[in-house]
Amino acid sequence: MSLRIVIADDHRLLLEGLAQALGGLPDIEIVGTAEDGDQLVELVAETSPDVILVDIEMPRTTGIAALGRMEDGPPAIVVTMHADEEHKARAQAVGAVGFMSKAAPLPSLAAAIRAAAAGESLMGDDVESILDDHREPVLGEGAAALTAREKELLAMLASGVSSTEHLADQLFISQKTVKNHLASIYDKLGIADRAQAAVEAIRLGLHRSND
Amino acid sequence: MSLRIVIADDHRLLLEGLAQALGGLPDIEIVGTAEDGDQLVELVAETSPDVILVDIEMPRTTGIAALGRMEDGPPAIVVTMHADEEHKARAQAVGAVGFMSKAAPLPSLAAAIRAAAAGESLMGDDVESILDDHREPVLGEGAAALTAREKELLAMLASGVSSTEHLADQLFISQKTVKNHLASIYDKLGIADRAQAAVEAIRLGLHRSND
DNA sequence: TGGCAAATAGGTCGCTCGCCCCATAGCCAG
DNA sequence: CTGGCTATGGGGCGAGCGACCTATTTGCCA
Repeated sequence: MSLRIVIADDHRLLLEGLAQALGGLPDIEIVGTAEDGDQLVELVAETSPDVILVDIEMPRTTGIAALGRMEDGPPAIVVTMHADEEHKARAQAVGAVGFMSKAAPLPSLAAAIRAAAAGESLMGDDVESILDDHREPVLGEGAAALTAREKELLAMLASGVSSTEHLADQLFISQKTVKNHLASIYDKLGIADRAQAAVEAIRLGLHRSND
Repeated sequence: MSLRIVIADDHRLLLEGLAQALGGLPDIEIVGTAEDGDQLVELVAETSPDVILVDIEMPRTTGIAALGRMEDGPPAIVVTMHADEEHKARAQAVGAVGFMSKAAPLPSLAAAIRAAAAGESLMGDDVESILDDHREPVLGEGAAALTAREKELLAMLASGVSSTEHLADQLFISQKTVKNHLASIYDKLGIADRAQAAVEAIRLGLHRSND
């Protein structure tokens, strides 16, 4: 279902922060993290992720060296502080499909992951347009089938509005329509009640300012 | 209720990753982020946070310079790649109460935030013991009053087990006892049903392997 | 233009849920 | 050793909820 990712970086605050932030996205799952190149090679062999994120500077084996050892491994995105042409060329030489500065915004990294998983290369000139094509999270399975109104309802559930009456009032529709939408949501997500719907809503990222 | 934090770092991946990860903790709330020292000074003036996290290297105004401009601002923790004595001394000189490497693990940063909010200094030698005193998240208000069994029930709700029958089966108690515990939870958290309880459970961090 | 999906709304039925009453056993502090 | 708190259980009541069926209007797409 969701994209299986491993991240390697020796700065644990970045490593754990990214893991948390990316793992929170509905279509991304962190299957492991590494703090040096050796751990990364081992982890990739164990977990066969869909995409790997790797820092260049790491103790013992660098990210570049680790990628060099995994010639036909999963697509790799190099994430580094040193976003210059020289480092980019070195990343490209060892087969990285993406190259991203640590100064980039998080949604761009998420888009890069989706693009890499889809087999696109981010080494060309039109990186921005490729990223733009992958900005939206790919909601899997039944979630994709949710209508806008249903997502709106889920978002309200996720924010703690649970009674039919309050939902109806805040959406300016009758209580019956609320129940109809809920029934449709239960069906599409394969769940049975509002409590499970709230859990799913949060898991799918149907929070504030949804679409 | 929860600790109000601002973070300043020009590496947006770290900035947004940390914001996400720390904001996900039940007792920490991110009220703003800045990408340089000037933004930080402005943001602190606007939001009066409880603790600020600041990087040293930032464009225009560095973290050190920004701290120098906020002599009696909130307690600040300097978070940097350069975890050496020289930088630590400079941080201390401008009034930082904490100094942490970007290679530190996330729970230590969270502990440092709690310690800083409690007025402790992390510049001495016994940093580890002070951090250990603040490892546990401070669950506010009614959440603290929850019993172990009630938290267990909430954790199950958060994982999508919502019916009285399933809850009773998995906890090896009667359905009546499940209802009694739920009623107690509703009372303590000021909520009314399982959907709201699930939302609260997730917000309070009552996920896997709870206590 | 004809059909399909979505959003709106109504009704009925039966089960569950939340709320009130209660009781017993264990445990710890005063 | 008595009072308070927790965990466990029971009964009953009424309201809310989820399941199933039907219907109208709108808008889009073939």
